[in-house]
Amino acid sequence: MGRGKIVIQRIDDSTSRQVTFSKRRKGLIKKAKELAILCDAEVGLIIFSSTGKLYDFASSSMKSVIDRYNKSKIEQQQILNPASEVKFWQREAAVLRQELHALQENHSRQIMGEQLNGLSVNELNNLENQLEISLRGIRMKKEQMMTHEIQELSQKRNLIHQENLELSRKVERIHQENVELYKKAYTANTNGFIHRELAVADDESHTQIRLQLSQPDHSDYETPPRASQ
Amino acid sequence: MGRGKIVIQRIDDSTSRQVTFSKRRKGLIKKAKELAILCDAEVGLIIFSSTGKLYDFASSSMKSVIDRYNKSKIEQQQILNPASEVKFWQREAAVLRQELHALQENHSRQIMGEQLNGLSVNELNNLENQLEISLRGIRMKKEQMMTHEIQELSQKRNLIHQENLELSRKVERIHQENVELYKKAYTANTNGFIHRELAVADDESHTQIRLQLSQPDHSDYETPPRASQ
DNA sequence: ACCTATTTATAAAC
DNA sequence: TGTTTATAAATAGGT
Repeated sequence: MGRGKIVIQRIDDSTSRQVTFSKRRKGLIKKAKELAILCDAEVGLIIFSSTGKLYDFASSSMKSVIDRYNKSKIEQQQILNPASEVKFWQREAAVLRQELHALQENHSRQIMGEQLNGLSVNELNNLENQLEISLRGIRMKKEQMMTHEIQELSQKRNLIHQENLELSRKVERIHQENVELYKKAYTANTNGFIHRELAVADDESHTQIRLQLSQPDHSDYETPPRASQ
Repeated sequence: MGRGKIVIQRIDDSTSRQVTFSKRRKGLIKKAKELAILCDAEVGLIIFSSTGKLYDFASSSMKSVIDRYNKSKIEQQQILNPASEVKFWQREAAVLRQELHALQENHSRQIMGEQLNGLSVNELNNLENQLEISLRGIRMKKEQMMTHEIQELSQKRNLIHQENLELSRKVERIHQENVELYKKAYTANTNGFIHRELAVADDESHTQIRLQLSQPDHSDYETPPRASQ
């Protein structure tokens, strides 16, 4: 859709590549917006230029989109893993909420009951203090528990991440061995069949290395989700 | 770009909304692909239909895109936000504690003042209710935040764990290739020097596999930490 | 899902 | 980067 037809392949000329990038990026984001509005869809779009600059669009917020994306992906594999951690915590939260509710109800009933009996100002004041202390106690306890929990989860996550890094290194090391073996086998043997097998192995290994490098992700440790979201 | 012009606003008719969604989604993804190829950009696109179904495209992998996005965003705000997640929550807790304290102080002062003026039971009761509502509001807000945090961390942990498993499989696969290579090289060449080298390589690989198998440690995945700890 | 009139995006040129 | 314009591409409405 322009003066001439073009083939879809990397534009070699750096200048016109940048020009095209500007135009098409703008068009793409416009269309993403339109899709979101017209069809009531949640859309997130992330673009990195070849120079590494970030451009993005999200119909709601990128965080929301990414979270929903992850949830979707996890749900897709959750069937294999029904007693998952997420569910555990969901249940845990529900239990805590309920406990809390029960306690609140209890206090409320006490207060209402006492009122009916016509208490003195001092007695009411005492009750109020009691109530406040109770609430404070519960709150503190739960806060401790949850803070502790959050710290533990962070630690665990770091641990697993550590493992991830080590595994990555191993992949690389073994891959290195693979290459070495290839060199040796190739030097010693030229009948061809090993040749082919190795080409495949090497290719695959590269894919893996790329994956691995993108994985060690500190991000959610270093950018805490905002309460405002 | 069609038989008639349309305005960009939610399509009311559900059927034509779905039709348009299909068409435009396809177009959008195509254009995202083209942008990535033509301009050598890294592009990630996530679309949720109004019925909640997920469609996505990523020029590399969605994970890579999201990670890079997060990294970019972190870099953009890291100057403002040098603190870690734990520190964030510590600050948050401190702020809330202070808020709470202020409210309590306020209420207390009010109560003391009013008492001196000789308030009615009803007036005191109102005060008490106000206090309780304040406390509840603060508590709820914080609970939401923390629960959300825990769930998010869990999810992230799950994702990383998933990656870990995949990496493990890859280590095994590459090692398998290694073994195959060894067999082939050994069969094809018996002059001895490769022989020795390979023996070493193979031995090392075994060590790694043993290590690797012990690492994807499910224990903290399958026994989530207890709140009671 | 297919068709086509029409709108929209954009390639090329400045 | 912005504007223009000829042309390719996308798609709205219909079947």
